Amino acid sequence: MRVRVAPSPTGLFHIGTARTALFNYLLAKHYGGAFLLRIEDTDKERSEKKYVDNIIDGLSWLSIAHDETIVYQSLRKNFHEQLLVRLVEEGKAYISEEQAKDGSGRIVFPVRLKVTDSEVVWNDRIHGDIVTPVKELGDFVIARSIKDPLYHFAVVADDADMHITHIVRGDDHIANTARQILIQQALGYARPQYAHIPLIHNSDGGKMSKRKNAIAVTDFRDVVGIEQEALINFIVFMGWNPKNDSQDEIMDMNTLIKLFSFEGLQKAKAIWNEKKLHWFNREWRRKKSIDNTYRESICKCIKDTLEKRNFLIDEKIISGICNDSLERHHTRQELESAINDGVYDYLAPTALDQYADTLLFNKNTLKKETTHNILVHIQKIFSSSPTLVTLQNEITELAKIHGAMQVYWPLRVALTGKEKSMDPMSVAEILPADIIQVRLSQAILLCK
RNA sequence: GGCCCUAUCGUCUAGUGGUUAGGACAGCAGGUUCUCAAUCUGUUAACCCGGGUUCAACUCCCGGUAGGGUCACCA
Repeated sequence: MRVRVAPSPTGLFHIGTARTALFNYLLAKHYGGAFLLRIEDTDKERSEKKYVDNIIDGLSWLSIAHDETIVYQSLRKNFHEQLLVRLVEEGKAYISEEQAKDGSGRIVFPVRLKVTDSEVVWNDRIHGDIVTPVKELGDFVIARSIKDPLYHFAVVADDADMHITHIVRGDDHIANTARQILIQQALGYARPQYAHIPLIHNSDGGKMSKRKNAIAVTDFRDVVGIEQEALINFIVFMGWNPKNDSQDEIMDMNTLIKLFSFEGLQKAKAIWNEKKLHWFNREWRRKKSIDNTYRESICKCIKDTLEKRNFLIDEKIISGICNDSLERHHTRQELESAINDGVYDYLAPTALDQYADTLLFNKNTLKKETTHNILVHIQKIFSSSPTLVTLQNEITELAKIHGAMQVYWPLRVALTGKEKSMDPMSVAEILPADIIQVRLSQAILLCK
């Protein structure tokens, strides 16, 4: 089996193209074939080098590795011209002389294919037999000139030349297939097996568009902060399923390669579901949290984001935020927003300039006087520079006597000044001892 | 408009003539917890419509309907 993906570099690497690439890659690896990459850059006007780079970047980030060398379609003009000439010589195509359609009135010489069939029938791996009437097509244009082939011609020529056996692409190409088969027959090439997979749509039911969605693969990485494993995992389940219940939905590439097959491919379109993507991402963030390299990258991100807010940087704080984020946030973007919104500001090793005084007692079970005594007690515990274990034991002891709510709530509010935060023991672990003392004193003052 | 493709909970899907129509995400309720988050448990929710075929249709056939795709000297 030899498959390929053939993006054209006219924009950033699209998530839909990535999905098609993934399916092809998985098929090739599952059935033991080759997965090739061909850049369709015949449109000189719209193709740009930076987009080629972006495609390669995205593919490698997703670890969808192509076999053999990349084929650039624009470099194959001579090959295409030879074929075109041959077709004309054989009388299967002809050079027609006509007025340009741009209204300029100039005379052009496009190459047209002679169409004699009335319909084309082929068997699609996913849709079964498809019959396309081909009469109205007429003798359609296959090249702007004998030197300048059009998409349909180049695709057929290159797929055959690259010995592609299975063409797996979006079902927006179903209508194109008939004319490509016609060209194929004229050229005398064998017909590959076709499989047209459904496209991804957004919640409006329309195509994924820049307007409503992030659609560039590299944006998921650079802007949203999605892990490549999560994107793969999410994308693969849109239009495919393992036909295997009681399976964990979290799957890595090797598992996917093992399970992937034509049989699980879907016929109907799939609609993009951001929440599920984010769920996959949180699962993968957790899964990767045991990996040191991954933790370091998160810590780096936390550090950079904190620096922008003139936050005093401390390794303990960074690692504390990292732990909290890995549990809490779905994406790196969520983490960054939290930091920027000041969610973690109470971890700065400075005194809290503002205290929500009512917060200390906002649970109606809390008594002002008891709270005062408890905080004084806690302060005493802290002043003996206890180890974390001792601290935990002493606080637990205190909680047994007075009730957890009467101890943990005031302690947490005293340390953070916030209604919502991470738990007080984690905060106590992160903050410097002298700051803890200052904050406890502040809180005790409010209990008077 | 012509041609083509598609149709199970809000979303991704399982299901191949007889099922209490199953799972996941989201939602809701409750447990746990010092708060939030997390976690656990429970739960709401679907076969597009109409005809056939059949003892029996979500499943097969036909016809609608709806959505999507495509009708370039773009790819």
